[in-house]
Amino acid sequence: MPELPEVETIRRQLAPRLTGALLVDGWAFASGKFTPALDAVGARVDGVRRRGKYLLIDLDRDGNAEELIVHLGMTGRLSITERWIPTSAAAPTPADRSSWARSTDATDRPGPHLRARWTLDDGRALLFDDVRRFGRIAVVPAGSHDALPTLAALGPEPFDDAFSPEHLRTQVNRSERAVKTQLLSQRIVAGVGNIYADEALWRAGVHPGSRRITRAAAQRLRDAVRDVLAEGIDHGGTTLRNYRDAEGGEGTNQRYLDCYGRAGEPCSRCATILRRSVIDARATAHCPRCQRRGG
DNA sequence: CGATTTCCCTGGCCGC
DNA sequence: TGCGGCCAGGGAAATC
Repeated sequence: MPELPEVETIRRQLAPRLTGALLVDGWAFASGKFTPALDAVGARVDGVRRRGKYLLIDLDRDGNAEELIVHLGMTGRLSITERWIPTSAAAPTPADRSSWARSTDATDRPGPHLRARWTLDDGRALLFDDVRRFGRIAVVPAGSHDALPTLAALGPEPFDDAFSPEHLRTQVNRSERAVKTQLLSQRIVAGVGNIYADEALWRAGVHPGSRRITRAAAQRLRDAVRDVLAEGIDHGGTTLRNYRDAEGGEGTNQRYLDCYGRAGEPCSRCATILRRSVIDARATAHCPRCQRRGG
């Protein structure tokens, strides 16, 4: 479940290794969510950026600026092989797998859920693996995000000045939706998913189901969102089940979670048992003592 | 047009 | 051991 800290970790790993590379070949799993990967072939990588949970790979195609956009969904992973052993020009075949299995370098062996591959001009390859196929790939003219409505309507980056307490308060209060739902909507602030939403609300002492927040609560919540995301980045992301960084490594932020996934356990601040609920079809944990409505 | 609901996906885990 | 049921859940399409 890559959220902003996980995507940012991957971005930092990919940027130096990908920038300047020419995408000379591609392969994609036969699904409209992944076949756009082929549209990137023939372009050169100018840089790797991030917006919210979206990875934006800047491309240059004969002077025209394009973007290769990758959303990792729930289980998406990106990695770079040190070398690619093409035994087939198209889909990975059993012969390919056999070849990878003989390799002594684990990075040369994609998993069984490869969804896209870009071969680089120096023989390496960028691989996109996604067990559950919630991920998505698109190639568009630079800045043209009409085909990705959530990206097109994305709120400010959490560390941008535009993500102010007043912005958060007025946006939350103009809707009747629960504050947690709105944090997850990507429209008020970009990049927050279920893990960091629960963590931020717990830290700020805001009930996840609140429909209205005060100025004081908005100030605390704005700061908490920034803090939990910054700490998540510092810890290389949260690995609970599937998340791995671009080098196959696990993050360590799961060691520092106070709220997410801890329903039934005592609150680390007041020892009250954290409560489980479902908000907008998302599993939610909160402390009934620290997080009061209207807080 | 904004809000709400449905659908997409598979692996791990649990109980019988 | 085998298997049905359930859970994880972000984003886009469909529907209200």
